Amino acid sequence: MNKTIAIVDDHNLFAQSLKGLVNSFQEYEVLSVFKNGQELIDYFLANKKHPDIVLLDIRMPVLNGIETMEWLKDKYPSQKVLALTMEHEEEIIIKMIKTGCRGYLLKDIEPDEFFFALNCVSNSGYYLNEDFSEALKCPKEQKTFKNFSQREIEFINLACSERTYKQVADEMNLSPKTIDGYREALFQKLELKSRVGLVLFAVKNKMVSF
Amino acid sequence: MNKTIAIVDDHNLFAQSLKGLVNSFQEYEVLSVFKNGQELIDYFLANKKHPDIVLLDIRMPVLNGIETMEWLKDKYPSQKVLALTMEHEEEIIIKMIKTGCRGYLLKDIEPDEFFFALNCVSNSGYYLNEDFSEALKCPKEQKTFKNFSQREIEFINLACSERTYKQVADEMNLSPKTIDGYREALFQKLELKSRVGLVLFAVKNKMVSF
DNA sequence: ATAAAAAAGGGGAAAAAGCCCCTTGTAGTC
DNA sequence: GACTACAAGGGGCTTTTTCCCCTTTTTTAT
Repeated sequence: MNKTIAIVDDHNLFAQSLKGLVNSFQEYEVLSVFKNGQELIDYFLANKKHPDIVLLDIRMPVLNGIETMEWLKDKYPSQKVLALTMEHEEEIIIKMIKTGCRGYLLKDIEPDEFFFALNCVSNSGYYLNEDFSEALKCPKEQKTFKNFSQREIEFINLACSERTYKQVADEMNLSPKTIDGYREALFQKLELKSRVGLVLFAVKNKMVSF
Repeated sequence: MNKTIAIVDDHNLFAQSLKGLVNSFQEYEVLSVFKNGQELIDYFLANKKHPDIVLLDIRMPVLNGIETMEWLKDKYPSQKVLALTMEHEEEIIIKMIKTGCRGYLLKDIEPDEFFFALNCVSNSGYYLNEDFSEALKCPKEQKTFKNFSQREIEFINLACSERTYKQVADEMNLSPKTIDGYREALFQKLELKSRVGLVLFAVKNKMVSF
């Protein structure tokens, strides 16, 4: 079965030549070519079949690459996306990678390298070339631990399970109403809207183990 | 011209079998096998011809992987190095990558994946597999060992957010009742008791990104 | 010692989640 | 044509969660 690719790029000449290039290579097939991010979104909403890989130009009118990427990440987090750029734009590229795209390509890439990148993304999930290593050199992992009390941490851990609050209360030897108090306090402190939000927070901050 | 590889590993059995594997594959050739980092350094100092790729075991006596890596980076910054580990050791792996190695491999890797990694490093310079995405906080590959339909996957992703089912239904252009159907089906299939359970399942199975 | 703040408990109501059993339409298969 | 699988939608109900505003008790800091 062929892998399919969507191209999002407002430079029609480039997009079309890329399409020709891809279609001359039997393993891949261009599913669609879009002029901007909005067109891609419309397509995703209207069609069930989505491309294996999206080639996404970063600089575009209407809906730029980052915005499009954010939408895709929200709605289809597993969608594989390769960013396309004209030149090195380090900060944007880092942002794209952090938003979840699987690599980026310069538009003057050699065909060989281009197909190699497709294979990388398709197989291992990521294609990161040397320039990106620069981005890796800046460590910015910092745990912004809000100061939770011991009791709160216990509560969070128990809330990250298939327990009702009543059961959590029992385990902590507290009244359900007290648990409700913990919940409210945490929701406010962390700007949460629901218990799912609390679980996601705990996961993101590695407060729970799996 | 063949690409050459040096293997640095104190587990002789593994190093020798790797050597056999590599030499059976015509494109690559094993230049040397070393028992520890010091031996590699001695070789580099004594010989002009250096391998294209160094496979470097992280846990070693005398001079471990990180120390060896630091030396290589200092003296031969362009040397391509792939780290080898027995298990996932996230922090060390990140450190290796930051020190400049081009990726890492688990020792129980499949031969296909192994050669793919060699090609990645040889061509684009980097091979980064799924586990490394942890460090980048990028979305993970979906492991669909349970066969979920496309629609179910969408539902799961949307359910892993602070959305009510009503909002999920809106996003998917479905009636809340249909969503209720998805929920029930999944709960039964996965033996879940609550939405939190579903979120935890998705997290454990890396179906959602953070 | 005393004031402040954190922890614990509560009433009552609305919203959301969860449950069981049911119908319709569509697509594929035999 | 009959059979199966499945996606979509629904009625009616219970339980759980969420919210807002409140009191009492215990700790902590000045």
